[in-house]
Amino acid sequence: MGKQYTTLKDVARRAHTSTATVSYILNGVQDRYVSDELRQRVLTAAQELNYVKSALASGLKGKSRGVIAITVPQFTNIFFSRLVLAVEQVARAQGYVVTMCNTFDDPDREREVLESLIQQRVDGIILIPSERSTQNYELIRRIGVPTVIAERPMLDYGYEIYDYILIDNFDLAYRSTRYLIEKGHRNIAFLTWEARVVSLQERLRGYQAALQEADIPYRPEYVLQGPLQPGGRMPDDPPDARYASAGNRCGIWVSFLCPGRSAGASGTRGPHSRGPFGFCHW
Amino acid sequence: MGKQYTTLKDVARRAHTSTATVSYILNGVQDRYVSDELRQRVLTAAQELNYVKSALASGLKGKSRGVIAITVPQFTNIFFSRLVLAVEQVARAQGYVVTMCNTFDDPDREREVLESLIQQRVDGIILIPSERSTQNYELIRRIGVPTVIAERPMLDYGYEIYDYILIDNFDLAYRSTRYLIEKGHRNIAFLTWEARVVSLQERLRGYQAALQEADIPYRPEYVLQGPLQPGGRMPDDPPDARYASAGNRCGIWVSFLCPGRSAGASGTRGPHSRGPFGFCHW
DNA sequence: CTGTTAGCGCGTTCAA
DNA sequence: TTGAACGCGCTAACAG
Repeated sequence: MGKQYTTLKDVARRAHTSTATVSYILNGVQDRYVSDELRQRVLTAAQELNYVKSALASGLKGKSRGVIAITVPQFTNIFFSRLVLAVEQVARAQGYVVTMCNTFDDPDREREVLESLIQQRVDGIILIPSERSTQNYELIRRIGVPTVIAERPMLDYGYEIYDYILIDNFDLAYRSTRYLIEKGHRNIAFLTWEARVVSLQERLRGYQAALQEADIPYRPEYVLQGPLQPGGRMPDDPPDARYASAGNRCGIWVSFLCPGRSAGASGTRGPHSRGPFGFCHW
Repeated sequence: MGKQYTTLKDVARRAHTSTATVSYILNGVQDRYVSDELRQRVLTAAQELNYVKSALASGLKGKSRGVIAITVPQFTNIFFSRLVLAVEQVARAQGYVVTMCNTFDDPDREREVLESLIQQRVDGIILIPSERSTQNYELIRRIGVPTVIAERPMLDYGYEIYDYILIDNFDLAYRSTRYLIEKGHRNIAFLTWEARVVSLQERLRGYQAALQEADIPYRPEYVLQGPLQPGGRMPDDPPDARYASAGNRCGIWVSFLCPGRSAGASGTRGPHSRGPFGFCHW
């Protein structure tokens, strides 16, 4: 329909009082005494007119907008969905709304997104950088929007400049691999995804480090690049070996082979993990 | 950080002109002549000050906010992720930002979400109703925010009141089942999910209708409720039959059994389908 | 102590 | 080209 929104003034008029009083009442301002009768009149009027205060007008006066944005490189990747979900829950508990935007891992797209978010004057941005993005972050820095970089490092900046939340991918892969080695495995596969993703490279390094430390030779054939399908094979597999499907969302699955038996698999441990080695972090 | 945002006034001051002129220039208003020299001065000033116009202030004056909201009942369900992704792409192409909010299929949560969206004065809402939500939509109707109900019907309202985008679940399941029957199958499984979801009930009805029409008795044991795991079994399965994993996101997979062989599976056809029967609409 | 007036913030737009 | 009013909620300051 698009009727006009009811304004404070409308409510004041109907309650035969001033906008100031209405504002005080509706915002429950303390140390401001209003007669019960008037308060009631105002509340009723607001109700009847379906008054909903505009966050726009509030925001103008330097008040927080109550909006946090998060930019995501891959919308339909469940890893990011979960991350966003977690963000949204915390934000909502604090009274914030979350806007999320997909950047498609495309720096140009990302810049567009950031610009529109700044136009919207969001209170803060949680930014999961697209791969190989570079100067986009100059923008947010010049403007000064509070921003946290999450999940992926930014290649061209030192860690001093921005606030980060990252996982130590190297260490996790290292420890995961070590765990398997300590269990007595020596044929350890590394299931991965696109090589250009920095966090995956880190994990590969961790994997290699653990192997080297145990004097297990690094065998490139054991590094399998996704998207992995069910039925994919490891080099020495017995014909009936079978892997869990990682779909197109495999990151690190440090798999171990027991020759002659089916393969098991285990992921890395991380903040989104469900118990040790039970989670695939892709 | 949080330096103040640069305002129109700042730009005007630096360019030694008025805010009006700056506004006109920056918005590229036609039929308004400005000397090239002044225009250049303004553009430069805006650049130097990192001016980004506030959508808030623009919005106050009745201008569109450039924000569309979509409420989603399940954030991490890839079906909805894809839907949101599609919405986001179209919206962005039109210059809109998309805000998405998770309602957790919880009517109370949904109401909170809707209220905050209205506060934010979003231009429009795409609403995927939570299951069993009822009076929440009175709100948006009273207020008059342009709204489209998507993907799920609202139980307590006739279709006349709101604008809908729905899939004909009955027909799709009916046709899918028929297709399998015409291929000569008679043992047709129906893999489904929570029974209270209306669209799944509709699909079950379509499935039953097709069976009945072909004089195939309806066998409740063939209706499998998810979450389905790989290795789940159909009643008459040979021991080596194997199903595709539907994870926790199975809706309708009309599976067919070829006794003595592994089972195949096919989904329903819908707007998000990738070709006939190639898509699982859960 | 209770309620009102008035002006701010910022981009838009009419009138001059 | 520009001054100034406007839209809407907030709030300091003032009046009753």
